[in-house]
Amino acid sequence: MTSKATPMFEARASGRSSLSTVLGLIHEHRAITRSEICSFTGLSRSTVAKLVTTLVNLGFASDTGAEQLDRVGRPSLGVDASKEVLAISVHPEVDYLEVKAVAFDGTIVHSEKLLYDDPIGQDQALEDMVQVIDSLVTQLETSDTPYRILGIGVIVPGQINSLTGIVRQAPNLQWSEFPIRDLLTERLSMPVFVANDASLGCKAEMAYGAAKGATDVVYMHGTSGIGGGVFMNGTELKGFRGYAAELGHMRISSGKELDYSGIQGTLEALVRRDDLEAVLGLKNVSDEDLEIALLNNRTPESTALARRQLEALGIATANLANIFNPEVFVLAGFLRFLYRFDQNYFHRVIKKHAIPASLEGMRIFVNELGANSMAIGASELVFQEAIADPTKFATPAKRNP
Amino acid sequence: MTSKATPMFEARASGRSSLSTVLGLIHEHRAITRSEICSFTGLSRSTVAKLVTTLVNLGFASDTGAEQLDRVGRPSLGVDASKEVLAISVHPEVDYLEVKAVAFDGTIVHSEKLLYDDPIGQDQALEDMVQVIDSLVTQLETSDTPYRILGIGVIVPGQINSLTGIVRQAPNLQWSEFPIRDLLTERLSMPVFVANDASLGCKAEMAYGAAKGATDVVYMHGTSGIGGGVFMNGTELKGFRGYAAELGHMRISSGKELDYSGIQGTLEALVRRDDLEAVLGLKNVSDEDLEIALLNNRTPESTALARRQLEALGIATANLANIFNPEVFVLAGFLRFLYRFDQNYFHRVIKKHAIPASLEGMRIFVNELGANSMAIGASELVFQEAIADPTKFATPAKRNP
DNA sequence: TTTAGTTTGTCTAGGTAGTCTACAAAAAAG
DNA sequence: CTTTTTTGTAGACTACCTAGACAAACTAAA
Repeated sequence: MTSKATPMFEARASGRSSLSTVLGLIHEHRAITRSEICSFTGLSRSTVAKLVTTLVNLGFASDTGAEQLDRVGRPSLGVDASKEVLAISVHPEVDYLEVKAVAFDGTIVHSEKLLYDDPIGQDQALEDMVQVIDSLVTQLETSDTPYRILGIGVIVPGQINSLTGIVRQAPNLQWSEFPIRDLLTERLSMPVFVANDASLGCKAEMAYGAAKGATDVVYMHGTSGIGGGVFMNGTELKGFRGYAAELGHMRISSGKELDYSGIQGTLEALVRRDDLEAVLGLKNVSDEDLEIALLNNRTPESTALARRQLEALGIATANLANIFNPEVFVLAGFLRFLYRFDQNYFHRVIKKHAIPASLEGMRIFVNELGANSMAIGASELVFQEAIADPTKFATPAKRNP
Repeated sequence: MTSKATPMFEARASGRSSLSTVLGLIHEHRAITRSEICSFTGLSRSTVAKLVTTLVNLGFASDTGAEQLDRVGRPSLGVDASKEVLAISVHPEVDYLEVKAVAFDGTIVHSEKLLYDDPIGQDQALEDMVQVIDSLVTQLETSDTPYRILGIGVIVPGQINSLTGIVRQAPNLQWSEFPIRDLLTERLSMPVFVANDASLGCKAEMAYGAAKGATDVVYMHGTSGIGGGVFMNGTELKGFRGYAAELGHMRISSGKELDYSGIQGTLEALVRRDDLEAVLGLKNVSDEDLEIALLNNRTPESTALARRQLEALGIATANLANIFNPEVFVLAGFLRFLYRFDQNYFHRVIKKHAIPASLEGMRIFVNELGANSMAIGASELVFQEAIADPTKFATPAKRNP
């Protein structure tokens, strides 16, 4: 314990710098006035002026003229989030690869989807990702708008070690021990960030969707399995290695049903999209079609099944309410319309199994953001990094002066 | 959204000031050298010198001479945490009221226990607390050592709203909707902080016990019920209203056993201290006696029961491992010797019910801190507040000059 | 014993990031 | 056209920290 070690933590300017705070506000609001920044941050007008000009110089924001009328006093100058600063989101799934480009002001600049007939392995997936991103990058960089790509956000439907960026296990994709972050960083020579799909969905819903403004959120996402994302006090629950929030594997029953990991009586074993499809005589239909079928063609069998699933989901939700005491609970994927099938019943189950105090003030929502939710979450992954240290992501030399 | 609102967050000096950081280090290490502070914080020697002298002037630390020899170079000056700065911990339970005084360097300066024959109500408990603390305060303030009491930390075995300081429900004590923080603050005219017992036990174990150095910790404490404390990424899991970490009420079985809240198949309903006492033919014995009896007088019945309880505890632990991916899992109270009864079996159950990734690197410990653990946690509650803003807790006018 | 090397304390100058004050500018209201 | 309100801007100032020079206190080797 002698001298000259690397400091355990940054003592000075610990937490965020003011530059970060202001850039974060601009990003969150997309458009904001200088005086609003003053009141939000408590910074003085002089400081805000200085910070905004440096952010404009760094290319993250643009100064707009004085807007908003009908109020006494000199109108405040506006600041807009840049439309030219981009993050690229990549979403590999069993039967497709989706790539989008999201601007710093939240607009989706580009979107493409590569469909697969047969599942491809992780090596082929890497090749495809590299190729699609590479061509997208050149396309964007040679366009009329002087786009600036800050990095890549990868949406992975599986467990990710947040420190190493290695995909530990992605059952759908049949990936395992796949060091995707480092491989992509090397091939693309660009900052790459990787996160779990449900965690990104939660992040997006908190930033711009159903859980906007909430700090304590539990999010559950039903696709084939059930993924979870949890944010407590505004920060993501990652755990020691980053595998936290595996909510689907919670055991809630003594039953012998197995989930895909071979564990008995878990939420994932009891609440299954396949079973819902089967009881309706469907197979491999889209969420939209399944929702319509479930909600409109109610049979005794489908009702019984949906109720059984809702009971399991309700018990899990009650457990999570006791464990996390969240402000908002978000249901996404097929859980969204399972909930809508009979939300009163769902609420009754929760009430039966949770401590009253845990439920006080807790609100349950379905996800609001649609198809772009995860892409927005992935872009946040990149943008938050830039916001944390704006000077590090300064504009490179302008091309074609 | 017009101007002059109170700022959403402090933009400047966001996070901790360096003064806090250094004071935190001194408190954590009890004794530390200036050069160690430099290497831990990354601050320059000049800055550390200034900060330490202000902390000494504020009365939180004392300068000691150069110590430690047998190393090359000029020996660094030592700094000791004050032995005169105190926090008082108060622990009301069914049959006793325990009050301790903990110094800033961790030593227990005073300890007393008031025993009750019959459970007293919340109003009488308040009176007793006020009286005991008042006389302790005058006793300490008239002693030879110039003690300085920073505040009171109350250990409550029940649910607490962390914002309002109201005890929502404390089933053992039969308290409910008891605004203990404000009542005590008013009567004692001193800062009062209130927290759940298990949360404080966890805090203490993380600071100085089994979970020292870990940032992601799940703690379970078995008394009559089962309480929980969770810290993720170094900060406490509080949830929206502060009721989070009610781990005992997690439903893990379809059985019909009821816990004391009338909920079926929960951990608390399946793992009961009463049942362990009963199977050994005991009643109302101390933890020490129960531990000896359980571990040394193994009968087929007690083994079967302990195994059943260990299975339930293991399933709950597996769930919590999947949910939190903790680094350290701490078992306290009677769970400590339930675990010791057959820890191999416990590990097997966990392995069966958790995802392998969640368990990687996870360590399971029993609590290390003994009878003083919660008092230390309660003192941390007070001290952390002082550490966050040392100037606010400056020495008042010295008495008897 | 002397000398060199190492590590720390202290002092001074300087930088950075913010504040505070004064004043000008731009709007609404009279 | 003046007053009131609110904002932008510029300059002086402050708190907090760093960097570098130098002295002090130790070990180790000559």
